[in-house]
Amino acid sequence: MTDDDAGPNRIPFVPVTLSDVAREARVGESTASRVLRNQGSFSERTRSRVKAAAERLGYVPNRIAGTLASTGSRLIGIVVPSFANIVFAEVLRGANAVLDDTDFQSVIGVTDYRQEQEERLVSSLLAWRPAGFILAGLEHSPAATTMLKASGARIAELLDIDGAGLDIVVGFSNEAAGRASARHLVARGYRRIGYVGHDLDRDLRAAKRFRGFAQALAEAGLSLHDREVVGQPSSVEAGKDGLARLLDRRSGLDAVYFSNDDMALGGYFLCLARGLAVPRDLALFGYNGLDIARHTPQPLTTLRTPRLRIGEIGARLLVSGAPAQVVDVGFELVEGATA
Amino acid sequence: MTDDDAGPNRIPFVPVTLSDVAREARVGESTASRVLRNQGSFSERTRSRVKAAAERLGYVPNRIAGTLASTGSRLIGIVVPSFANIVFAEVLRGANAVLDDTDFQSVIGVTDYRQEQEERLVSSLLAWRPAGFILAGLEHSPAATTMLKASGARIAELLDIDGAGLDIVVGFSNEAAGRASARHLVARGYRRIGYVGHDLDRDLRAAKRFRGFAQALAEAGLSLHDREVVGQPSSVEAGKDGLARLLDRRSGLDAVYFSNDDMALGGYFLCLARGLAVPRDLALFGYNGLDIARHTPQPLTTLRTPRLRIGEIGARLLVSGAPAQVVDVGFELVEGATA
DNA sequence: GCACGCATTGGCAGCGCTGCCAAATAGGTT
DNA sequence: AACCTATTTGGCAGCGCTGCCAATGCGTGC
Repeated sequence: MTDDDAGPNRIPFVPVTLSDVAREARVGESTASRVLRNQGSFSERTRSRVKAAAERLGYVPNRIAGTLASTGSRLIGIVVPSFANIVFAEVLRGANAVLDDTDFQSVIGVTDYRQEQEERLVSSLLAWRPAGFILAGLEHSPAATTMLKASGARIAELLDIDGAGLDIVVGFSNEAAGRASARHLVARGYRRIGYVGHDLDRDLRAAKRFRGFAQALAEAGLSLHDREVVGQPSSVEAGKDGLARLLDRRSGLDAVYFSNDDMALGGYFLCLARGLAVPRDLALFGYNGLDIARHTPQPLTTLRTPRLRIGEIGARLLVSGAPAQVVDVGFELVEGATA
Repeated sequence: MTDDDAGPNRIPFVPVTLSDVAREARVGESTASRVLRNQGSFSERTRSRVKAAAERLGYVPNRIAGTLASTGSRLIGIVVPSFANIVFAEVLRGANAVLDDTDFQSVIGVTDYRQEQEERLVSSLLAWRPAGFILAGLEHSPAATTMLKASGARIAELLDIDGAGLDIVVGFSNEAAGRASARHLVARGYRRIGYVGHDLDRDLRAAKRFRGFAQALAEAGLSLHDREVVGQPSSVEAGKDGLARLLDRRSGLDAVYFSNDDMALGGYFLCLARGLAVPRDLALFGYNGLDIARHTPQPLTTLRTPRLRIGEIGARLLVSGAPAQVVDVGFELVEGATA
């Protein structure tokens, strides 16, 4: 009388196999297979019989078996640092849009910005024998690099081109992005420039931007007035607190460069709360064109990167068997009202 | 002399199989298999030899073959409307955190809030014979429902409990969330209340919140003063524009309920830009505890839901083989400074 | 010394599908 | 009618692994 012990009531699952379909359609297995994959030749009469039989039985092809039997898989392993960061969300969206139009499927893993986690993910995704990998950035652990190279899978590394790639690389120069930001501030006449950043050990691309930024300042004969780096992931709160500490410590700042728009937004809110006029009292410069930052009372001055396109291009090159290459998609400086 | 015609130079990929490992370790295949899965019994001597052989050869078990040979797969199909929405990103993060500690792997699909896309995804994920599915909400197309039921997979539907679930349901009542929001505004003395919402045909949970909101107003003897529903996905811009239209059309509003925090933030920025004092001139109420909205000069009054926990609980129940059940995780009204 | 139980091991038949090849059929041609 | 080619079809061996079962070895108790 007890039937509530393990899961809901459900009809015992009886899988329908290709041979069931073949029998139902009164054809051989391989014929049924050819029809269902629409490959090779078969008569119209056969086609309709097999299709009808498959329909009638509710046949769902088993990709596991299919992949095992054929040589290459139709899986793409995707490894990103985070879902929450809009950058990766959009890259994923772009990649997915492309993969949706093919018969590739993506298997996704999230590293939380930890390289050892990336390594774990690569090795466990490898167990599915993916045809390709999509990764963020160019920096991977030696073990991960070795595994990737040995896997025979194609690899697309996205969002950064400052360094050596393994195969396909799609992105832009983070160092150049940092330099462009510094040059903008300098051209606008700012001289006492600070930096508020996050966790540069983890976010290596942010570190590259900072390097480029500092370098361009030096080229202009300036140096960073002060910096405040919080040891946590980027967030609005971290930006707010970081700027607060910077302002409390150092006077005379006329502009601040933030490691990204989340941080910059926090800074902007702090200015609003403290009654500082932006950009007269303090100019703010962000990075990455966060949607929200375009609609604040004063749109944020920032640098926008074509994240969606990066995902699209990466995925397309990967599945189309294009040769190894580096694609620089560039970036765009957005002149808002804050710098 | 041409070797740059198809992808990077790479050693021809020679996969290492279990039988290679077995031969190298001078044991039988099944013994090697038992050691590598740490299952069944074997001597310490055998263990170390097999491990060493696997290590030496760089063996990566083939999950495709393993899954085919054993009965059940270790895959979980996850289908969410969007990556960009922080809600789903956090649910995913929670689910992934749990799955990472098991040997389940997730295969993710994104519907873009389109039910027909959900159906396509369910059917193509089914080809991987997943052990479980994680879905957003309770509303699915009839075909998708049929497929899911017939698949034999466990199913977790997240983020909503207003309706009938298929198996495991983890979330909260969106209608109750709407009611709680209305009661708060009424208790605070607001009487001329408006609504600014997005694409309710697509976002069915937002529609449920609106229903609950309107219902609670009615119970208090009030009715909605006016509403503005934009026919697009939620965004800061949509909230800003929506509120602008509402204000330009209707005077005397004292509070506005937004379909979520993105929208509300847009509304807040509009008030800042127009010099409206919040909440004196206009009170604002959001939904979903967007991180950013806690750090605006005035924190947004909103309703927070435990998204991470929802993902965690859903995944945990799914993989632990728990019986079908509904888990109400509730929500929390966050009294900010805007209502 | 022999039977018994337990731990350990290897052989082998599939899992459901695809790829290869040979067989069967169809459609002309002389 | 015999012959040839092109199309269509079915049989069957794997893909790499797991699950089952039988075989082996070893320590115990009588």
